[in-house]
Amino acid sequence: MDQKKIRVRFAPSPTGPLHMGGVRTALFNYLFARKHGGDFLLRIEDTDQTRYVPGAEAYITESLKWCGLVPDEGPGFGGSFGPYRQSERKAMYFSFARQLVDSGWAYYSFDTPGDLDRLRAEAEAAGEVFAYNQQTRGSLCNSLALTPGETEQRISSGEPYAIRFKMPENMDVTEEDLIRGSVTFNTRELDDKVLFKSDGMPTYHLANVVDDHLMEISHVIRGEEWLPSMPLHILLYRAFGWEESRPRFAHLPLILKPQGKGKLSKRDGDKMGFPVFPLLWKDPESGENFRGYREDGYFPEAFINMLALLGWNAGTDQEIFTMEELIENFSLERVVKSGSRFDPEKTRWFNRYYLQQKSAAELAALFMPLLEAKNIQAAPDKVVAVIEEIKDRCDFVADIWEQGHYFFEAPAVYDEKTVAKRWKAETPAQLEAMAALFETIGSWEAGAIKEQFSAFMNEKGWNFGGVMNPLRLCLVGGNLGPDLFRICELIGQEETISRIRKAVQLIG
RNA sequence: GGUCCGUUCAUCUAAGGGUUAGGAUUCAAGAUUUUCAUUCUUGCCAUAGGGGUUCGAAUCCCCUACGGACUGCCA
Repeated sequence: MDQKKIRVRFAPSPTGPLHMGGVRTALFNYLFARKHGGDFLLRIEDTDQTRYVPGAEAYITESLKWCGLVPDEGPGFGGSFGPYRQSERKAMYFSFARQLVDSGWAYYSFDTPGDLDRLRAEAEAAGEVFAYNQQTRGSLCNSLALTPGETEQRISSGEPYAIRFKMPENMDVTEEDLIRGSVTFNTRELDDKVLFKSDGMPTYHLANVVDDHLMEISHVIRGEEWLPSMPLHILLYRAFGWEESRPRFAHLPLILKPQGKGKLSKRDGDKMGFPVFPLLWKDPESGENFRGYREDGYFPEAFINMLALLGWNAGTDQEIFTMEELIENFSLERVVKSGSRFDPEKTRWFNRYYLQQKSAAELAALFMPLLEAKNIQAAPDKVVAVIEEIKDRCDFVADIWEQGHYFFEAPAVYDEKTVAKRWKAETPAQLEAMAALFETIGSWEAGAIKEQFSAFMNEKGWNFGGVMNPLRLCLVGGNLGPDLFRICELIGQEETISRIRKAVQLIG
């Protein structure tokens, strides 16, 4: 058996921003392609004109680029199997649908959406569920129930119609899913899906199968929500006579909400305080903003690493993977079958890990723009030195400010609890003495400051904690931060003294 | 309702008939830090329930329960 080239596709619909479940699907496709030296394509499934959202496709593309999942082929990425937008392939789908009608695998349906809505409503009122299937098609308005003459007449008179798949009766369709193993459906339970809509566009089912065939896709790796339509797709390949070359299927488990029931949805981010989208998304309709991992300060490598481990593992204790390591280790066999609850805490932990791996200089480059946005001028050397001191208390670049703002500006407020606990009657006098001492120090460097400080303290016989804690309060505004003398050194002699005197004055 | 898929610590997961059921996150405690955080150490915590098969079951089979997806001229 000759080995077909591995070709996989990520086929989102541009109906809104890509959410993290979609990114994970793209990631697994990408890893599978890279692992096997194959191609990763992006195909835009925009066959539903009513749901088209401007900007969604650009969002998808930008998200994939941010994540490092750059397609080998796709709109704007080149490739010889294009076009890669289904709307641009529109002209070819009808003949495929027509081919199925001619071969008896499909039929014309004249029932209007309104007719069907009514039937569904009636069935529901009767406590039943309406399905357009082998039981009901004989009594509905279609080319199976009508005479050939009537059908012909309706078509030539320009009556709109859809083309439906004629689901075979009582046939077992079994497929070896690459993740789930053998899955069997009986066609008796399946309905006659629309393949071609009355608006001249194919449905997902038709377009998907036709395009996967034409684009020579070898493996369809998609979300579990598609599992129920797998038998239809398999039958379509059979109906077209493409069974020999048809792709293999792998259905990925879903990503579930951190708490509560159901799969992760767009709104969960706002409700539970974490992004569900890779990038910030401004909804063009409502103007509403949805937060993104990028804007929330996550590194793409952390985001990808987290996503990769949501439903997959290498079979070892390794949890930190570069993209190269993911490619090397990836296999569909090691994808878990059950849905995974998303864990925002673990995601934060991954980000922390990647941040800690970066040098102070790298972080400084990322942090400088934040300082500039606050109109704070700081020497790059100082920023690097500050980050060196506080990096290990940060999970995000923005935490550098949270954890170290006092290196760049005098505290505006003093933590009340700390004041209550550390500020004693003798404190003002002691601090004033300290300010005076600091004025005499010639070499303003942590070691020297500490030496002078200690000598002075010993001479006075003061309690170290009794002075150091209030001193820290003056400089940082609270009971936190790295080594006190490093803080003194970094903020400078003049500023240190000025902050002491200011605090003494304000706190009293 | 129907069809299909699933079920190991709170969470992500390992263990593919024989392990004290392992790792990570979270949480808790101790050590370090004359502060806070970090770091380190330790700890807590799981095979949904019931039947089989077997010398032996988290692992294989059946039933139940629970969870999920789908059930559109959406994808």
